[in-house]
Amino acid sequence: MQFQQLVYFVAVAETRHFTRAAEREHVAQPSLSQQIKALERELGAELFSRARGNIALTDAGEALLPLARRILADADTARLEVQELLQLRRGRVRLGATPSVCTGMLPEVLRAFHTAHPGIELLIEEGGSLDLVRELARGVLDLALIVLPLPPSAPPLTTVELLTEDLVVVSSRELPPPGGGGELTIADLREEPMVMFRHGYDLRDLTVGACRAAGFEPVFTVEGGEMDAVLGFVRAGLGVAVVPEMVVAHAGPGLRATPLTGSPLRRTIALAHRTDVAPPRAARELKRILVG
Amino acid sequence: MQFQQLVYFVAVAETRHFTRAAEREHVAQPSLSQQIKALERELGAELFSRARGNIALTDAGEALLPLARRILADADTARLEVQELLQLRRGRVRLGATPSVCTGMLPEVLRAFHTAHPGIELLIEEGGSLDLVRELARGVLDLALIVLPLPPSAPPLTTVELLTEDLVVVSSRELPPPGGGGELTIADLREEPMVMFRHGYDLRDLTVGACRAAGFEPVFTVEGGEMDAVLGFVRAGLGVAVVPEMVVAHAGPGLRATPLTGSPLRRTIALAHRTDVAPPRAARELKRILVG
DNA sequence: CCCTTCCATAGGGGATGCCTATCGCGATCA
DNA sequence: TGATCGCGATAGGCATCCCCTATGGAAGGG
Repeated sequence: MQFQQLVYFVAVAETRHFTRAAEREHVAQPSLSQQIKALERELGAELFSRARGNIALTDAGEALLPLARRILADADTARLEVQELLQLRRGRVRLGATPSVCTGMLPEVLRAFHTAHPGIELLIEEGGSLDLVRELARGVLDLALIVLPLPPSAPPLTTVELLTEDLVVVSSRELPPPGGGGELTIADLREEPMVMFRHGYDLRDLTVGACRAAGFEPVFTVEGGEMDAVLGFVRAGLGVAVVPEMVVAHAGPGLRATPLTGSPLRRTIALAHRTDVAPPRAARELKRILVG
Repeated sequence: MQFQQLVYFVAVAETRHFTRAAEREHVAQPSLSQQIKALERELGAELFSRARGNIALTDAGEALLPLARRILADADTARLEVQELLQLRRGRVRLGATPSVCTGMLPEVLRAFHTAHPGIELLIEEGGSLDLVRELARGVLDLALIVLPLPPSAPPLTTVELLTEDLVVVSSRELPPPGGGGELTIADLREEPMVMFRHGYDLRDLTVGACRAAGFEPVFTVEGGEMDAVLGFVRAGLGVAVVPEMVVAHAGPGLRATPLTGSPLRRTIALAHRTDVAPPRAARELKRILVG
């Protein structure tokens, strides 16, 4: 059974005429006759009763017609759906991002993407960089905005560096600035009780690692919150925190950002996806917007 | 798009493995690879992400898979349905028959046919021979048991003579036999008031024609009924009627059948179908049982 | 570092689809 | 009744396609 044969069969069934069906399908009449005959041979039954001037479906033809129509319609649908995916009229991107990116650069980028491709569904997964890498590997995410460097346990990922953020110490404007108002180094944080993110945030590992490298263990007054909660605790004067500079700009009043001098803390945000599977078309387009 | 390509596509999607899919489809691996590639070329999109040891569907592949499955299932269904028609496991016969045949030979034949092919729907159209011929021509009936000879207006029909019935004069046992108990000829009916069928019954034309040939116009006490009604009127003594011998045997008590001597009236029952269109398989089978 | 696994590519041979030309058969009409 | 027309079937040639075997090439595993 061939698609072409079904097309010809439906054409003859609808025109009740071999010659006119051949014209409609832009094919020579003998070709069409042959294909109908081949189909009849394969099915083992005549499909048309060829009475002179009155081509009619046999019962086998009647049985085949609705199925043939549905098969051809499904084939058209398949072609159409794939085209819509290609043309980004439909589709889905599952994007992971760290909280700071979500509140920082992402809204504007997603707005631009959605305007360009309103048919594409955008699913954002907010989480710590390590979680996101794991979810990329599991195939739950198409793309993720993660923090470099990748952990050693990371699967083969293709990464593109997007930006490097300086980390600053954020504190409440209600309290005196940390370090007494002068320059601030990591070592100065030894004296400052801190508000710390939950496990999974790369900022936690980064900060704790920097403190230990400076020779002390940081002291937490509160720990375990997400980004917004941590900033709220800082604003309430529970302690200081180390966050990306970009976050403070969006965090509203009541907070003070103090840069770190000496060996500045920074982190690099990169766009990552699995190396072994090409991301879907829509994800590639989002990557193009993010990187370009 | 080819059925074969969809088969291969589904096989790869299910095995996640080109080589094993090729084995499953009993085809060389390069052939399968080529067909998948051809399908991808036609659709303009990759269907699989060919990561080493981890073949996965792309989004285009995901979109295609359910449609491909349905298309292949429909194709199987089409083949199956046609086979069931061929094997008489399903189907329909629209059979026309005159009332006398319906009450006479038909029940036994239909019982045998239904036992042999319980999946075949039997639609019986009871009517006068002329009506049946018209309905054959219109394609409303597949087969009909009609009375020969065919009228001149008949379309091209293929007929097979089944049996020749003698016509008898039926009368009420409550009354003296027509013709005074001796032999009975058509001419004797000149004195007998008759009960006559409605127009359309070939028996009407046959009887009236015979009377006229004998030189008189028959007199009707009642006219217009179907077979059962006519027999009822005769039983009630309203007159005599000319009916097939076979009918009297099934008509119950109270009736007397008197054969016609001299030039006996008879009629020939034949099975007819259109010459220009082959009857459906199930109808041909019923014909085989009727004729054989 | 070699070997295995697995998909892609190359090239040849048989099958298949489409073409033009022609036949056969009813129907129509003079 | 014979010529013509309409329409589907058949015949034969040509291009294409599909499948085959052989081989390439890249990614893991021992």
